[in-house]
Amino acid sequence: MEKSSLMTIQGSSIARKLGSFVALSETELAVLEDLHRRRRSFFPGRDLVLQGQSGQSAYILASGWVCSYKIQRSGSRQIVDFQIPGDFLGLRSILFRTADHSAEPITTVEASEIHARDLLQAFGQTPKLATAVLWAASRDEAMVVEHLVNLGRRTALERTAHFLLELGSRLKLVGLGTNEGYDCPLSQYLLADALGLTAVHINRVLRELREEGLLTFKKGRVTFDNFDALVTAVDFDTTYLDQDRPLLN
Amino acid sequence: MEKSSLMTIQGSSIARKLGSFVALSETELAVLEDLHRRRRSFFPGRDLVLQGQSGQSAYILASGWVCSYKIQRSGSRQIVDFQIPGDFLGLRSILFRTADHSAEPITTVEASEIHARDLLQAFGQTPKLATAVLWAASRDEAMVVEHLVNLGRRTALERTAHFLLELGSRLKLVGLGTNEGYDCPLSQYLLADALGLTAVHINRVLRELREEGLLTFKKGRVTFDNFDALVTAVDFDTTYLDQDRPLLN
DNA sequence: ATACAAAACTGAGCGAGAGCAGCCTCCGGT
DNA sequence: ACCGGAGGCTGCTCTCGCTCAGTTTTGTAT
Repeated sequence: MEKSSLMTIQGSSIARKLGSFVALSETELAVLEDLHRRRRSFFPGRDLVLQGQSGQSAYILASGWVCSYKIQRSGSRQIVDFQIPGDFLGLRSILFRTADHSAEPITTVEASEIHARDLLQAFGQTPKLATAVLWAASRDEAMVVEHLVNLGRRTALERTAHFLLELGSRLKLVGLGTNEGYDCPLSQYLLADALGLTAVHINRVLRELREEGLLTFKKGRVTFDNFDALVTAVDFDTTYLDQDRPLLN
Repeated sequence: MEKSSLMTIQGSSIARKLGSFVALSETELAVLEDLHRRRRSFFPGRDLVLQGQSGQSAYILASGWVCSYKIQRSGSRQIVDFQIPGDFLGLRSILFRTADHSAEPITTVEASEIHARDLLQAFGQTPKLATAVLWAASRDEAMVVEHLVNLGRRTALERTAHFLLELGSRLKLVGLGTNEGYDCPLSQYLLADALGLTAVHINRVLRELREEGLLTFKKGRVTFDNFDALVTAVDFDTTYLDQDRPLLN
Protein backbone atom coordinates (compact mmCIF):
# COMPACT_ATOMS: atom_id res chain seq x y z
CA MET A 1 0.00 0.00 0.00
CA GLU A 2 2.89 2.30 0.66
CA LYS A 3 3.99 1.47 -2.85
CA SER A 4 0.67 2.21 -4.52
CA SER A 5 0.41 5.60 -2.85
CA LEU A 6 3.89 6.36 -4.07
CA MET A 7 2.88 5.40 -7.56
CA THR A 8 -0.07 7.76 -7.47
CA ILE A 9 2.09 10.60 -6.29
CA GLN A 10 4.59 9.99 -9.04
CA GLY A 11 1.94 9.42 -11.66
CA SER A 12 0.63 12.87 -10.96
CA SER A 13 4.17 14.21 -10.78
CA ILE A 14 4.71 13.96 -14.51
CA ALA A 15 1.27 15.44 -15.17
CA ARG A 16 2.03 18.30 -12.82
CA LYS A 17 5.37 18.84 -14.51
CA LEU A 18 3.90 19.04 -17.98
CA GLY A 19 0.78 20.86 -16.81
CA SER A 20 2.89 23.60 -15.32
CA PHE A 21 3.75 24.71 -18.82
CA VAL A 22 0.62 23.97 -20.82
CA ALA A 23 -2.74 23.85 -19.08
CA LEU A 24 -3.91 20.32 -19.80
CA SER A 25 -7.59 19.42 -20.15
CA GLU A 26 -9.16 16.25 -18.79
CA THR A 27 -8.87 14.57 -22.18
CA GLU A 28 -5.17 15.29 -22.28
CA LEU A 29 -4.68 14.10 -18.74
CA ALA A 30 -6.52 10.92 -19.63
CA VAL A 31 -4.26 10.34 -22.65
CA LEU A 32 -1.27 10.98 -20.44
CA GLU A 33 -2.58 8.62 -17.82
CA ASP A 34 -3.10 5.97 -20.45
CA LEU A 35 0.59 6.08 -21.30
CA HIS A 36 1.28 4.76 -17.82
CA ARG A 37 -0.27 1.40 -18.60
CA ARG A 38 2.93 -0.62 -18.80
CA ARG A 39 4.53 -0.46 -15.38
CA ARG A 40 7.82 -2.30 -15.00
CA SER A 41 10.65 -2.82 -12.52
CA PHE A 42 14.37 -2.68 -13.25
CA PHE A 43 17.47 -3.53 -11.29
CA PRO A 44 21.06 -2.30 -11.31
CA GLY A 45 23.28 -4.00 -13.88
CA ARG A 46 20.66 -4.45 -16.57
CA ASP A 47 20.39 -1.45 -18.93
CA LEU A 48 17.03 0.12 -19.75
CA VAL A 49 18.25 1.59 -23.02
CA LEU A 50 21.23 0.39 -25.00
CA GLN A 51 23.38 2.61 -27.20
CA GLY A 52 23.33 1.50 -30.83
CA GLN A 53 20.17 -0.58 -30.54
CA SER A 54 16.98 0.28 -32.38
CA GLY A 55 13.37 -0.19 -31.36
CA GLN A 56 14.02 1.04 -27.85
CA SER A 57 11.34 2.30 -25.50
CA ALA A 58 11.11 5.46 -23.48
CA TYR A 59 10.15 5.53 -19.83
CA ILE A 60 8.67 7.74 -17.20
CA LEU A 61 10.39 7.17 -13.88
CA ALA A 62 8.15 6.49 -10.88
CA SER A 63 10.83 5.68 -8.31
CA GLY A 64 14.56 5.09 -8.15
CA TRP A 65 17.51 6.68 -9.95
CA VAL A 66 18.80 6.06 -13.46
CA CYS A 67 21.87 7.35 -15.27
CA SER A 68 22.08 8.12 -18.98
CA TYR A 69 25.53 7.84 -20.48
CA LYS A 70 27.56 7.52 -23.62
CA ILE A 71 30.39 5.10 -23.81
CA GLN A 72 33.38 5.49 -26.10
CA ARG A 73 35.34 2.90 -27.94
CA SER A 74 38.26 3.62 -25.62
CA GLY A 75 36.06 2.46 -22.76
CA SER A 76 35.77 5.79 -21.00
CA ARG A 77 32.27 6.83 -20.16
CA GLN A 78 30.53 10.15 -19.82
CA ILE A 79 27.35 10.29 -17.80
CA VAL A 80 25.07 12.83 -19.42
CA ASP A 81 22.44 13.04 -16.74
CA PHE A 82 20.83 11.28 -13.83
CA GLN A 83 17.08 10.72 -13.97
CA ILE A 84 15.04 10.96 -10.81
CA PRO A 85 11.36 10.19 -10.14
CA GLY A 86 9.06 12.12 -12.47
CA ASP A 87 11.64 12.36 -15.24
CA PHE A 88 11.32 11.28 -18.86
CA LEU A 89 14.02 8.99 -20.07
CA GLY A 90 15.06 7.80 -23.49
CA LEU A 91 12.88 10.19 -25.47
CA ARG A 92 15.61 10.53 -28.09
CA SER A 93 15.91 6.77 -28.36
CA ILE A 94 12.35 6.48 -29.66
CA LEU A 95 12.48 9.50 -31.96
CA PHE A 96 15.69 8.28 -33.53
CA ARG A 97 16.12 5.07 -35.40
CA THR A 98 19.04 4.07 -33.22
CA ALA A 99 19.56 4.97 -29.57
CA ASP A 100 22.53 7.35 -29.27
CA HIS A 101 23.05 6.65 -25.58
CA SER A 102 22.51 4.05 -22.90
CA ALA A 103 20.63 4.22 -19.62
CA GLU A 104 21.13 2.04 -16.59
CA PRO A 105 19.41 1.83 -13.21
CA ILE A 106 21.47 2.94 -10.22
CA THR A 107 18.93 1.70 -7.71
CA THR A 108 15.90 -0.50 -8.10
CA VAL A 109 13.60 1.37 -10.44
CA GLU A 110 9.88 1.54 -11.15
CA ALA A 111 8.97 3.00 -14.51
CA SER A 112 6.21 3.18 -17.10
CA GLU A 113 7.28 2.00 -20.50
CA ILE A 114 6.24 4.18 -23.43
CA HIS A 115 6.25 2.95 -27.02
CA ALA A 116 7.05 5.33 -29.85
CA ARG A 117 3.78 4.49 -31.56
CA ASP A 118 1.64 5.33 -28.54
CA LEU A 119 3.34 8.62 -27.88
CA LEU A 120 3.20 9.80 -31.47
CA GLN A 121 -0.43 8.78 -31.70
CA ALA A 122 -1.18 10.68 -28.53
CA PHE A 123 0.30 13.78 -30.15
CA GLY A 124 -2.18 13.41 -33.00
CA GLN A 125 -5.06 13.29 -30.55
CA THR A 126 -4.00 16.24 -28.44
CA PRO A 127 -1.48 18.65 -29.95
CA LYS A 128 -1.18 20.41 -26.63
CA LEU A 129 0.43 17.31 -25.24
CA ALA A 130 3.02 17.49 -28.00
CA THR A 131 3.79 21.05 -27.00
CA ALA A 132 4.09 19.98 -23.40
CA VAL A 133 6.50 17.19 -24.26
CA LEU A 134 8.52 19.56 -26.43
CA TRP A 135 8.74 21.84 -23.45
CA ALA A 136 9.86 18.98 -21.21
CA ALA A 137 12.49 18.00 -23.76
CA SER A 138 13.71 21.58 -23.87
CA ARG A 139 14.03 21.64 -20.14
CA ASP A 140 16.16 18.52 -20.36
CA GLU A 141 18.28 20.16 -22.98
CA ALA A 142 18.70 23.19 -20.75
CA MET A 143 20.07 20.90 -18.07
CA VAL A 144 22.49 19.31 -20.47
CA VAL A 145 23.60 22.77 -21.55
CA GLU A 146 24.25 23.77 -17.96
CA HIS A 147 26.19 20.54 -17.52
CA LEU A 148 28.21 21.53 -20.58
CA VAL A 149 29.08 24.90 -19.06
CA ASN A 150 30.01 23.02 -15.94
CA LEU A 151 32.56 20.86 -17.75
CA GLY A 152 33.85 23.59 -20.00
CA ARG A 153 34.26 26.51 -17.70
CA ARG A 154 34.30 25.52 -14.06
CA THR A 155 36.94 24.08 -11.74
CA ALA A 156 36.49 20.64 -10.22
CA LEU A 157 35.26 22.17 -6.96
CA GLU A 158 32.70 24.52 -8.51
CA ARG A 159 31.64 21.78 -10.87
CA THR A 160 30.96 19.27 -8.14
CA ALA A 161 29.16 21.74 -5.90
CA HIS A 162 27.09 23.09 -8.78
CA PHE A 163 26.06 19.63 -9.82
CA LEU A 164 25.01 18.60 -6.33
CA LEU A 165 23.06 21.84 -5.97
CA GLU A 166 21.25 21.20 -9.22
CA LEU A 167 20.35 17.69 -8.15
CA GLY A 168 19.04 19.15 -4.91
CA SER A 169 16.79 21.61 -6.75
CA ARG A 170 15.40 18.92 -8.97
CA LEU A 171 14.72 16.60 -6.05
CA LYS A 172 13.04 19.41 -4.16
CA LEU A 173 10.59 19.84 -7.05
CA VAL A 174 9.36 16.28 -6.58
CA GLY A 175 9.43 16.39 -2.80
CA LEU A 176 12.57 14.31 -2.32
CA GLY A 177 14.85 17.01 -0.93
CA THR A 178 15.08 20.31 0.92
CA ASN A 179 17.65 23.08 1.31
CA GLU A 180 19.03 20.98 4.15
CA GLY A 181 20.00 18.12 1.86
CA TYR A 182 18.81 14.91 0.25
CA ASP A 183 19.39 11.18 -0.02
CA CYS A 184 21.76 10.41 -2.86
CA PRO A 185 22.61 6.86 -3.95
CA LEU A 186 25.52 7.90 -6.19
CA SER A 187 28.99 6.44 -5.70
CA GLN A 188 32.06 8.59 -6.16
CA TYR A 189 32.71 6.67 -9.38
CA LEU A 190 29.36 7.69 -10.82
CA LEU A 191 29.93 11.28 -9.80
CA ALA A 192 33.34 11.19 -11.46
CA ASP A 193 31.92 9.89 -14.73
CA ALA A 194 29.29 12.62 -14.68
CA LEU A 195 31.71 15.43 -13.95
CA GLY A 196 34.54 14.41 -16.25
CA LEU A 197 36.90 13.80 -13.34
CA THR A 198 38.49 10.74 -11.75
CA ALA A 199 37.01 9.10 -8.69
CA VAL A 200 40.25 9.83 -6.85
CA HIS A 201 39.93 13.51 -7.50
CA ILE A 202 36.21 13.60 -6.64
CA ASN A 203 37.19 12.20 -3.29
CA ARG A 204 39.59 15.05 -2.64
CA VAL A 205 37.08 17.62 -3.83
CA LEU A 206 34.41 16.26 -1.50
CA ARG A 207 36.87 16.42 1.36
CA GLU A 208 37.62 20.04 0.54
CA LEU A 209 33.92 20.94 0.36
CA ARG A 210 33.46 19.30 3.74
CA GLU A 211 36.46 21.09 5.27
CA GLU A 212 35.26 24.42 3.92
CA GLY A 213 31.95 23.83 5.69
CA LEU A 214 29.97 24.00 2.46
CA LEU A 215 28.51 20.54 2.03
CA THR A 216 28.92 16.99 3.27
CA PHE A 217 28.39 13.87 1.17
CA LYS A 218 28.49 10.83 3.40
CA LYS A 219 26.77 7.48 3.47
CA GLY A 220 24.29 8.18 0.71
CA ARG A 221 23.28 11.58 2.00
CA VAL A 222 24.14 15.06 0.75
CA THR A 223 23.93 17.69 3.49
CA PHE A 224 24.17 21.37 2.68
CA ASP A 225 26.18 22.79 5.56
CA ASN A 226 25.90 26.34 4.28
CA PHE A 227 23.43 26.57 1.44
CA ASP A 228 23.70 30.31 0.79
CA ALA A 229 27.48 30.37 0.79
CA LEU A 230 27.44 27.45 -1.60
CA VAL A 231 25.03 29.13 -4.02
CA THR A 232 27.13 32.28 -4.24
CA ALA A 233 30.43 30.39 -4.26
CA VAL A 234 29.55 28.50 -7.43
CA ASP A 235 27.31 31.13 -9.07
CA PHE A 236 24.30 28.83 -9.04
CA ASP A 237 21.37 30.26 -10.99
CA THR A 238 18.14 28.31 -11.18
CA THR A 239 16.63 30.20 -14.12
CA TYR A 240 16.99 27.17 -16.31
CA LEU A 241 15.06 25.03 -13.86
CA ASP A 242 12.35 27.49 -12.83
CA GLN A 243 10.46 27.54 -16.08
CA ASP A 244 7.21 26.56 -14.51
CA ARG A 245 4.59 29.12 -15.38
CA PRO A 246 1.91 28.17 -17.96
CA LEU A 247 2.48 29.97 -21.24
CA LEU A 248 -0.44 28.57 -23.14
CA ASN A 249 -4.03 27.65 -22.28
CA MET B 1 18.77 37.14 -57.94
CA GLU B 2 21.62 35.16 -56.53
CA LYS B 3 20.29 36.07 -53.15
CA SER B 4 16.70 35.07 -53.81
CA SER B 5 17.73 31.71 -55.18
CA LEU B 6 19.81 31.19 -52.05
CA MET B 7 16.79 32.00 -49.94
CA THR B 8 14.69 29.44 -51.76
CA ILE B 9 17.31 26.79 -51.29
CA GLN B 10 17.56 27.50 -47.60
CA GLY B 11 13.83 27.86 -47.17
CA SER B 12 13.44 24.36 -48.46
CA SER B 13 16.41 23.23 -46.41
CA ILE B 14 14.47 23.41 -43.16
CA ALA B 15 11.50 21.70 -44.78
CA ARG B 16 13.76 18.94 -46.03
CA LYS B 17 15.31 18.60 -42.63
CA LEU B 18 11.99 18.22 -40.85
CA GLY B 19 10.43 16.23 -43.68
CA SER B 20 13.20 13.69 -43.44
CA PHE B 21 11.74 12.55 -40.15
CA VAL B 22 8.01 13.01 -40.58
CA ALA B 23 6.47 12.95 -44.03
CA LEU B 24 4.89 16.39 -44.30
CA SER B 25 1.76 17.02 -46.35
CA GLU B 26 1.16 20.09 -48.48
CA THR B 27 -0.84 21.72 -45.71
CA GLU B 28 2.02 21.25 -43.29
CA LEU B 29 4.56 22.55 -45.75
CA ALA B 30 2.36 25.59 -46.30
CA VAL B 31 2.18 26.26 -42.57
CA LEU B 32 5.93 25.85 -42.38
CA GLU B 33 6.42 28.20 -45.30
CA ASP B 34 4.18 30.76 -43.64
CA LEU B 35 6.53 30.85 -40.65
CA HIS B 36 9.17 32.29 -42.97
CA ARG B 37 7.26 35.55 -43.40
CA ARG B 38 9.47 37.77 -41.28
CA ARG B 39 12.86 37.78 -42.95
CA ARG B 40 15.53 39.83 -41.21
CA SER B 41 19.25 40.58 -41.40
CA PHE B 42 21.69 40.67 -38.50
CA PHE B 43 25.28 41.77 -38.11
CA PRO B 44 28.12 40.74 -35.80
CA GLY B 45 28.13 42.51 -32.47
CA ARG B 46 24.40 42.75 -32.00
CA ASP B 47 22.89 39.70 -30.27
CA LEU B 48 19.86 37.91 -31.69
CA VAL B 49 18.85 36.46 -28.34
CA LEU B 50 19.85 37.79 -24.96
CA GLN B 51 20.30 35.65 -21.86
CA GLY B 52 17.91 36.67 -19.08
CA GLN B 53 15.51 38.57 -21.33
CA SER B 54 11.93 37.48 -21.87
CA GLY B 55 9.74 37.72 -24.94
CA GLN B 56 12.52 36.63 -27.25
CA SER B 57 11.99 35.26 -30.75
CA ALA B 58 13.27 32.11 -32.37
CA TYR B 59 14.82 32.06 -35.82
CA ILE B 60 15.46 29.80 -38.75
CA LEU B 61 18.83 30.57 -40.26
CA ALA B 62 18.94 31.16 -44.02
CA SER B 63 22.57 32.19 -44.36
CA GLY B 64 25.53 33.03 -42.15
CA TRP B 65 26.79 31.59 -38.88
CA VAL B 66 25.55 32.23 -35.34
CA CYS B 67 26.89 31.10 -31.99
CA SER B 68 24.77 30.28 -28.93
CA TYR B 69 26.51 30.75 -25.63
CA LYS B 70 26.10 31.11 -21.91
CA ILE B 71 28.03 33.70 -20.04
CA GLN B 72 28.95 33.44 -16.37
CA ARG B 73 29.13 36.10 -13.75
CA SER B 74 32.90 35.63 -13.72
CA GLY B 75 32.92 36.73 -17.36
CA SER B 76 34.01 33.43 -18.84
CA ARG B 77 31.88 32.21 -21.68
CA GLN B 78 30.95 28.77 -22.94
CA ILE B 79 29.75 28.46 -26.50
CA VAL B 80 27.13 25.75 -26.61
CA ASP B 81 26.78 25.43 -30.34
CA PHE B 82 27.23 27.14 -33.65
CA GLN B 83 24.20 27.45 -35.91
CA ILE B 84 24.61 27.15 -39.65
CA PRO B 85 22.13 27.69 -42.50
CA GLY B 86 19.00 25.58 -42.08
CA ASP B 87 19.30 25.44 -38.29
CA PHE B 88 16.71 26.42 -35.71
CA LEU B 89 17.90 28.84 -33.13
CA GLY B 90 16.49 30.02 -29.83
CA LEU B 91 13.71 27.46 -29.60
CA ARG B 92 14.21 27.25 -25.84
CA SER B 93 14.04 31.01 -25.53
CA ILE B 94 10.43 31.05 -26.76
CA LEU B 95 9.28 27.99 -24.83
CA PHE B 96 10.71 29.37 -21.62
CA ARG B 97 9.66 32.55 -19.95
CA THR B 98 13.24 33.79 -19.86
CA ALA B 99 15.99 33.02 -22.34
CA ASP B 100 18.62 30.84 -20.66
CA HIS B 101 21.31 31.65 -23.22
CA SER B 102 22.42 34.27 -25.71
CA ALA B 103 23.01 34.04 -29.45
CA GLU B 104 25.15 36.33 -31.54
CA PRO B 105 25.92 36.50 -35.26
CA ILE B 106 29.46 35.57 -36.26
CA THR B 107 28.99 36.70 -39.84
CA THR B 108 26.24 38.70 -41.49
CA VAL B 109 23.11 36.64 -41.08
CA GLU B 110 19.79 36.21 -42.85
CA ALA B 111 17.07 34.63 -40.77
CA SER B 112 13.32 34.21 -40.47
CA GLU B 113 11.95 35.40 -37.19
CA ILE B 114 9.45 33.09 -35.50
CA HIS B 115 7.13 34.22 -32.73
CA ALA B 116 6.12 31.85 -29.98
CA ARG B 117 2.45 32.44 -30.71
CA ASP B 118 2.75 31.52 -34.39
CA LEU B 119 4.71 28.36 -33.75
CA LEU B 120 2.41 27.10 -31.02
CA GLN B 121 -0.63 27.87 -33.16
CA ALA B 122 0.93 26.00 -36.04
CA PHE B 123 1.26 22.98 -33.75
CA GLY B 124 -2.47 23.13 -33.11
CA GLN B 125 -3.18 23.09 -36.82
CA THR B 126 -0.83 20.26 -37.73
CA PRO B 127 0.32 18.01 -34.92
CA LYS B 128 2.73 16.33 -37.28
CA LEU B 129 4.65 19.56 -37.44
CA ALA B 130 4.95 19.49 -33.65
CA THR B 131 6.40 16.01 -33.87
CA ALA B 132 8.83 17.17 -36.51
CA VAL B 133 9.97 20.10 -34.39
CA LEU B 134 10.32 17.81 -31.38
CA TRP B 135 12.53 15.62 -33.52
CA ALA B 136 14.62 18.60 -34.60
CA ALA B 137 14.99 19.68 -30.99
CA SER B 138 16.10 16.17 -30.07
CA ARG B 139 18.71 16.22 -32.77
CA ASP B 140 20.01 19.47 -31.33
CA GLU B 141 20.10 17.90 -27.92
CA ALA B 142 22.03 14.95 -29.33
CA MET B 143 24.64 17.39 -30.60
CA VAL B 144 24.89 19.09 -27.25
CA VAL B 145 25.30 15.68 -25.64
CA GLU B 146 28.12 14.80 -28.00
CA HIS B 147 29.69 18.15 -27.21
CA LEU B 148 29.41 17.24 -23.54
CA VAL B 149 31.25 13.97 -24.11
CA ASN B 150 33.82 15.98 -25.98
CA LEU B 151 34.50 18.26 -23.01
CA GLY B 152 34.28 15.56 -20.39
CA ARG B 153 36.24 12.72 -21.88
CA ARG B 154 38.48 13.79 -24.73
CA THR B 155 41.88 15.46 -24.90
CA ALA B 156 42.28 18.89 -26.46
CA LEU B 157 43.43 17.37 -29.73
CA GLU B 158 40.64 14.82 -30.06
CA ARG B 159 38.16 17.42 -28.95
CA THR B 160 39.17 19.94 -31.57
CA ALA B 161 39.33 17.41 -34.37
CA HIS B 162 36.01 15.86 -33.40
CA PHE B 163 34.34 19.22 -33.31
CA LEU B 164 35.64 20.25 -36.70
CA LEU B 165 34.56 16.90 -38.14
CA GLU B 166 31.07 17.37 -36.75
CA LEU B 167 30.82 20.84 -38.24
CA GLY B 168 31.92 19.35 -41.54
CA SER B 169 29.18 16.72 -41.45
CA ARG B 170 26.53 19.27 -40.65
CA LEU B 171 27.69 21.60 -43.42
CA LYS B 172 27.74 18.72 -45.87
CA LEU B 173 24.06 18.07 -45.13
CA VAL B 174 23.16 21.56 -46.37
CA GLY B 175 25.59 21.50 -49.26
CA LEU B 176 28.21 23.81 -47.73
CA GLY B 177 31.02 21.30 -47.33
CA THR B 178 32.55 18.04 -48.52
CA ASN B 179 34.97 15.46 -47.15
CA GLU B 180 37.69 17.71 -48.56
CA GLY B 181 36.84 20.56 -46.25
CA TYR B 182 34.68 23.66 -45.81
CA ASP B 183 34.75 27.42 -45.33
CA CYS B 184 34.76 28.28 -41.66
CA PRO B 185 34.50 31.85 -40.37
CA LEU B 186 35.44 30.96 -36.78
CA SER B 187 38.34 32.63 -35.03
CA GLN B 188 40.58 30.67 -32.70
CA TYR B 189 38.98 32.58 -29.82
CA LEU B 190 35.52 31.33 -30.76
CA LEU B 191 36.83 27.81 -31.12
CA ALA B 192 38.44 28.08 -27.70
CA ASP B 193 35.21 29.23 -26.06
CA ALA B 194 33.36 26.34 -27.68
CA LEU B 195 35.88 23.70 -26.66
CA GLY B 196 36.55 24.85 -23.13
CA LEU B 197 40.18 25.67 -23.95
CA THR B 198 42.21 28.86 -24.27
CA ALA B 199 42.91 30.45 -27.62
CA VAL B 200 46.61 29.96 -27.01
CA HIS B 201 46.19 26.26 -26.62
CA ILE B 202 43.83 25.97 -29.61
CA ASN B 203 46.60 27.48 -31.63
CA ARG B 204 49.08 24.82 -30.57
CA VAL B 205 46.52 22.06 -31.15
CA LEU B 206 45.82 23.29 -34.67
CA ARG B 207 49.52 23.34 -35.37
CA GLU B 208 49.82 19.77 -34.16
CA LEU B 209 46.89 18.64 -36.31
CA ARG B 210 48.55 20.29 -39.27
CA GLU B 211 51.95 18.75 -38.55
CA GLU B 212 50.37 15.31 -38.16
CA GLY B 213 48.88 15.72 -41.62
CA LEU B 214 45.34 15.36 -40.33
CA LEU B 215 43.70 18.71 -40.98
CA THR B 216 44.59 22.31 -41.78
CA PHE B 217 42.64 25.31 -40.56
CA LYS B 218 43.93 28.41 -42.31
CA LYS B 219 42.41 31.63 -43.53
CA GLY B 220 38.82 30.74 -42.92
CA ARG B 221 39.06 27.30 -44.46
CA VAL B 222 39.17 23.86 -42.86
CA THR B 223 40.87 21.28 -45.07
CA PHE B 224 40.80 17.60 -44.19
CA ASP B 225 44.24 16.38 -45.15
CA ASN B 226 43.45 12.80 -44.24
CA PHE B 227 39.78 12.35 -43.57
CA ASP B 228 39.81 8.64 -42.79
CA ALA B 229 42.76 8.81 -40.43
CA LEU B 230 41.05 11.68 -38.68
CA VAL B 231 37.78 9.80 -38.25
CA THR B 232 39.48 6.80 -36.69
CA ALA B 233 41.89 8.90 -34.65
CA VAL B 234 39.10 10.65 -32.78
CA ASP B 235 36.51 7.86 -32.84
CA PHE B 236 34.03 9.95 -34.81
CA ASP B 237 30.65 8.30 -35.08
CA THR B 238 27.89 10.03 -36.98
CA THR B 239 25.00 7.98 -35.59
CA TYR B 240 23.71 10.98 -33.72
CA LEU B 241 23.61 13.04 -36.91
CA ASP B 242 22.32 10.43 -39.35
CA GLN B 243 18.83 10.17 -38.00
CA ASP B 244 17.21 10.98 -41.30
CA ARG B 245 14.82 8.23 -42.19
CA PRO B 246 11.08 8.95 -41.86
CA LEU B 247 9.60 7.13 -38.90
CA LEU B 248 6.05 8.30 -39.28
CA ASN B 249 3.74 9.01 -42.18
C1' DA C 1 52.36 53.66 -48.60
C1' DT C 2 50.94 54.07 -43.79
C1' DA C 3 48.50 53.21 -39.64
C1' DC C 4 45.92 50.42 -36.83
C1' DA C 5 43.32 46.59 -34.92
C1' DA C 6 42.27 42.03 -34.75
C1' DA C 7 43.83 37.58 -35.23
C1' DA C 8 47.50 34.26 -35.30
C1' DC C 9 51.38 32.58 -33.23
C1' DT C 10 55.42 31.58 -29.77
C1' DG C 11 58.09 30.75 -25.37
C1' DA C 12 58.67 30.05 -20.31
C1' DG C 13 56.81 28.77 -16.02
C1' DC C 14 53.20 26.89 -13.25
C1' DG C 15 49.34 24.36 -11.29
C1' DA C 16 45.04 21.53 -11.42
C1' DG C 17 43.88 17.23 -12.03
C1' DA C 18 45.40 12.54 -13.84
C1' DG C 19 47.67 8.11 -13.09
C1' DC C 20 49.31 4.72 -10.21
C1' DA C 21 49.71 2.12 -6.17
C1' DG C 22 48.13 0.89 -2.02
C1' DC C 23 45.31 0.85 2.52
C1' DC C 24 41.04 1.13 5.11
C1' DT C 25 36.05 0.35 6.05
C1' DC C 26 31.77 -1.16 5.50
C1' DC C 27 28.48 -4.72 4.37
C1' DG C 28 26.38 -8.90 2.55
C1' DG C 29 26.92 -13.88 1.97
C1' DT C 30 27.99 -18.40 3.70
C1' DA D 1 33.05 -15.65 12.58
C1' DC D 2 35.12 -15.25 8.42
C1' DC D 3 35.70 -13.89 3.74
C1' DG D 4 35.49 -11.10 -0.34
C1' DG D 5 34.41 -7.22 -2.86
C1' DA D 6 32.98 -2.59 -3.60
C1' DG D 7 33.48 1.86 -2.26
C1' DG D 8 36.08 5.33 0.19
C1' DC D 9 40.42 7.41 1.11
C1' DT D 10 45.57 8.93 0.77
C1' DG D 11 50.46 9.99 -1.01
C1' DC D 12 53.55 10.61 -4.81
C1' DT D 13 54.75 11.82 -9.42
C1' DC D 14 53.87 13.57 -13.87
C1' DT D 15 51.57 15.97 -17.65
C1' DC D 16 48.21 18.60 -20.08
C1' DG D 17 46.59 22.77 -20.62
C1' DC D 18 46.59 27.58 -18.37
C1' DT D 19 48.75 32.13 -17.55
C1' DC D 20 51.44 35.77 -18.75
C1' DA D 21 53.90 38.34 -21.80
C1' DG D 22 55.15 39.08 -25.67
C1' DT D 23 55.99 39.16 -31.50
C1' DT D 24 54.28 38.52 -36.14
C1' DT D 25 50.83 38.39 -39.64
C1' DT D 26 46.64 39.72 -41.95
C1' DG D 27 43.14 42.64 -43.25
C1' DT D 28 41.01 47.25 -43.57
C1' DA D 29 40.62 52.10 -43.59
C1' DT D 30 42.99 56.43 -44.74
